[in-house]
Amino acid sequence: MDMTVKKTGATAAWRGLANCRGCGIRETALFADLTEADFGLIHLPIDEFTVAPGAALYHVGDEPSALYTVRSGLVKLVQYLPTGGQRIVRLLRPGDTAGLEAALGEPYRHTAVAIHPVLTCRIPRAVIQRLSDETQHLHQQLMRRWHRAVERADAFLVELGTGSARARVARLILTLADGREECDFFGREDVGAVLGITTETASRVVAELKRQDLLTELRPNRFRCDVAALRALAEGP
Amino acid sequence: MDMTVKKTGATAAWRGLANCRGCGIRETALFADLTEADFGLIHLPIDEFTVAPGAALYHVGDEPSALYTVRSGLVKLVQYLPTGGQRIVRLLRPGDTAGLEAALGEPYRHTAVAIHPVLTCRIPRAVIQRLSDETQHLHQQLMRRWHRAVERADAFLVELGTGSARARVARLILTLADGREECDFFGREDVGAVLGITTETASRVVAELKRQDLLTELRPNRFRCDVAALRALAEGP
DNA sequence: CGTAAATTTGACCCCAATCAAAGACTGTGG
DNA sequence: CCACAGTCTTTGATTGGGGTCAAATTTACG
Repeated sequence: MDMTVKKTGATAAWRGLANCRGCGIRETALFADLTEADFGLIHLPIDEFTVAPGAALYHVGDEPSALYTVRSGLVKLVQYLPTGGQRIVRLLRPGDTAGLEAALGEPYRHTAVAIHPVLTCRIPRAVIQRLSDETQHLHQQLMRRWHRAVERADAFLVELGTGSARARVARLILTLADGREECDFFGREDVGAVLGITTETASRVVAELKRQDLLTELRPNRFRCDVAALRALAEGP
Repeated sequence: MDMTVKKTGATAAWRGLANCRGCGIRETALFADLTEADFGLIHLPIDEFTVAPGAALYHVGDEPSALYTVRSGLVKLVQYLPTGGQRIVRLLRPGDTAGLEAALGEPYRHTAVAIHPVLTCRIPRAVIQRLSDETQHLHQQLMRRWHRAVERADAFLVELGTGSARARVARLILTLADGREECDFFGREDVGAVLGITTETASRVVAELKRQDLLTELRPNRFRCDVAALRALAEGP
């Protein structure tokens, strides 16, 4: 159980300046209901990045200079245990925000690492503060983000921290699939860190689900899943 | 494992109208940095209640008509599992706020139940909204509350959801003691629901700690605790 | 093609869940 | 004041799930 942030191709690539007005996920994004006038208040550049799996958006304790909206991919928020281990406390998906605490000037409480390839917008703290002072819209949005963060945190505790290992894995997959039949999965070590079980147990359970045809591996870590059967597992033991 | 909200003397007693200006915990409370002018904006009454152990401040799904600041005592936020069981997702202490989601008009996500006798102020949603429109101060405070809620949630996951039963109990006690030597404890069933272990295991561990003199029961559920020894337990197995 | 990393599987054992029952405590009514 | 019922805590006996240590196998990558 080492798992400092991986080194393998751990790169972040600048992709250009974001055009918020025309952003494809505007409805779900932080700047959702800004008015045209509000956009005039953004003077600092908002950079658009791609982040490779294993690379970090920011580290715990970093200078909280910006927050990040996830536009595509999957991000894990990691906290380190006194014992040296790590625990994943949340998974962020498109539309979610990483590093909200930066808007309050608080130090980052987690390390944010890409699990899947991630496309993200980096919004400097100064932009948030300027907008916060000038427009109510952003207040609302920020508050909603916090609300969602708490809901996610509670769901982690209740859904992923309760029941047998099999049930937890089933619930995790259902969460990732989000109703769809196919879903992208990730490394067993991360699965364990999310569910509070060991890497070996995570592997055992996933392997067994594959054998029972509840999961079909289309390509490495891309699964087609038997939603109905998994839902049954998710409740019982 | 029944545990609907208890009936035993489950009463909430009205205690009077709160005088926010002179509130003893103003510095830590939601209305911390309101100006004298801001107070003029409060037109609805803010009621002060005492809530007996086992009684609820509000229930999941209730009309979100108000939020509550905890002035003294201990409150648990409960979520119910599909299996009928329950899980405590957070413990609120003096200075904390219950039902923050009401400020957003969202339905309550938990049931809030007093564990120790609680003194609380009920702040109607309308008051929050009026103040939110008029003053920046409250925005700041609300945001801080959300931030704190997320931190607590994460701490629950990392500190109380990891390690052996002994370690979890030790960490819970240290959290409750908050540096002091003495602390109030509570029922084993709740201890189990906080830590994700069974009532029996909770009891066994607590009983053993008492035998080993790491805990001394001054009176029912009031402990004097060996902080150093507990800290050692909290890390090890 | 060869080395390193990740996944899978095996064997063993221990912690905590489970089922069950015996004390301790609280409040009630006789 | 005491007896009794109900609840909570404690303890016991048993079992199974998952942790741990270790090795085999597959996958990824230079």
